[in-house]
Amino acid sequence: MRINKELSKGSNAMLVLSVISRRDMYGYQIIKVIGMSSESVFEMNEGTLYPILHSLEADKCLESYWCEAEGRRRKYYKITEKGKKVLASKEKEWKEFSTAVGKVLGGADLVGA
Amino acid sequence: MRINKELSKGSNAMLVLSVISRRDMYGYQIIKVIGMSSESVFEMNEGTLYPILHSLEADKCLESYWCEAEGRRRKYYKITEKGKKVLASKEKEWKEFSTAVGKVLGGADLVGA
DNA sequence: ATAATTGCCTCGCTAATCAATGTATATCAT
DNA sequence: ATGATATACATTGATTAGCGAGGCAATTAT
Repeated sequence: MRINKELSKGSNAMLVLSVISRRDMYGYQIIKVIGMSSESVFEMNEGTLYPILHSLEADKCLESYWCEAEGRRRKYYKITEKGKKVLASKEKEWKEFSTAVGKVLGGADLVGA
Repeated sequence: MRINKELSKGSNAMLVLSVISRRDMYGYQIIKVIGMSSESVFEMNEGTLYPILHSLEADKCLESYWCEAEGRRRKYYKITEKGKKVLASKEKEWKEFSTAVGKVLGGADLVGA
């Protein structure tokens, strides 16, 4: 992470769901894609990603299947209908959150409060 | 919090520094001001705020002084020069972070990655 | 040969936050 | 008067996400 890890807490699962929602992906690839599309702001650790994938699968937001290609064993993840709903709700929450941060930083002057 | 608490991790200290940078404030007031200016998206717990204030003071980002008014004992916090620099850096980091989230969600299609 | 990359995984730790609790005073309703 | 609510400070124990470090195994580059 180029940025403070604490900031990204809570948003990682949303980012993972988001990239998988566009095409099935395997773990290692997810890290690369998130790294590239964020221009290296996010460099997710494997110790962060794999537990997220496992818990999203346990929650029925993702399904997995193994593929063998180029002599490599890869575990692909696919988003479920539930996963799409959860993603939409997380994206909505993210917008609400980032808008609220903007308001506080912007300093709507509520000194009379 | 109306939103997932995990999302706001890492941004609370920035929000606190930001509101204090505009005028000296005491703890209870900080919670109210952040709550109002975020339109209740943030409802910071006292158990969250006070440790933040104490650690920011220990880091010389804030200074405190007691005031007696309306029969109430209040501990006011004032931002220091160092605090202003830390705030500026946190705001920069926040912009970088939220921009990066937008890029990943937006889905710059890097499927070739 | 061996180092780097790909690809999966787990475990122990840290740090931020929360809920609950404690203390004390002031104000307002009953 | 009594109790409820709001103000105002603070601490503590539990939770949880993410991190760093490590392990295992195959392939590719040097």
